[in-house]
Amino acid sequence: MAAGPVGATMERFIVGAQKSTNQLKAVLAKLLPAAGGARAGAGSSAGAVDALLSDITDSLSQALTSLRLGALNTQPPPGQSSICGGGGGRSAPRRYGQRARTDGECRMIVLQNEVQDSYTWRKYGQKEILGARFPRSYFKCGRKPAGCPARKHVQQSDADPSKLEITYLNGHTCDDDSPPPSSSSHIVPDPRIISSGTQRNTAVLVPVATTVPSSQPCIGQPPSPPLHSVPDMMTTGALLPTSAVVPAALSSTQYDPVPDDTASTPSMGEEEAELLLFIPSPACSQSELLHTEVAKVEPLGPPVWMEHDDACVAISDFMVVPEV
DNA sequence: GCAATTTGACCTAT
DNA sequence: ATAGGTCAAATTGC
Repeated sequence: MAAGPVGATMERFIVGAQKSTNQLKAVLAKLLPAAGGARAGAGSSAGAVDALLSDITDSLSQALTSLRLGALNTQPPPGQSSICGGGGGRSAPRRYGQRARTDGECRMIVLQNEVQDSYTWRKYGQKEILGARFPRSYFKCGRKPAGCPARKHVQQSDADPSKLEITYLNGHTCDDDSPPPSSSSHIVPDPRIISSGTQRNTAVLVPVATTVPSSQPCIGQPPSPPLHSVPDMMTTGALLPTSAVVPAALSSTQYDPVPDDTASTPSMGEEEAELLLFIPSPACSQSELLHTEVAKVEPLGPPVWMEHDDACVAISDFMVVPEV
């Protein structure tokens, strides 16, 4: 789940800090009711508390995201060795070892997505891309029998390291007789397909908010000016229609954000459009994120539509009530 | 021994 | 010539 034992330890600390912050927030919400909402007055003490808590939770969330995304970058900075170890390589210095395995020593940060996809992926390459801060990883379908032409390229976004840009190439031929099992108990569906071609789909994975492609009309209403930004939300999450993505640390061979490649263009079917997704705000701890399917949510109001990265984003405040 | 990953080398397109 | 994409040897965990 993290880049090595040290990363796992750091992650636990961060998650613990997030939980403590949430608890503090709950306590303060009782003492200072106005602090419990993002609409608190900017100049009030409650507003200041609100802002500080948001900063803390936001920073913790980003730290956690960065820590986990660090596992994706096995390429060490010049002069440094990789946390994940050297791995393979024909003529590389003989520092092989500590490969990423399912025991969580070195894993990619990708998506919690088990809705429609049971594909497995095998990494076959990594390349430094000109002008990009992060290397691009190359994966091919790992299903057996081999021969499935499906591939994907994973690139961590320069602009926002918390995002992964995944390009899908070719459709799966391995699932003709074994459609991916659906998992109704999981909330997170496929990543958004921002652009598409005959053979290439690019999904930009947005961990905090759910985006609807700009080419798609916002459901129910046109985009409205943001009433509040995502980081300012004092709620614990958002309910969103249509597809969304949530980051989670999964084994590179277990995760899979790949949509059904049989459709090169994303379809907004009725079933898909009715999906309500839980996208935790930075105030949410990772443990909450990973178990949202068993948590109860209490909506606090109608969704708010806003634009984000040329996409229409719906934000709806609600409180998460952990299931006992 | 098999499976999975890493990464330098090689191939191809521009 | 250069950059992106893929191959495959090398290595380790299970």
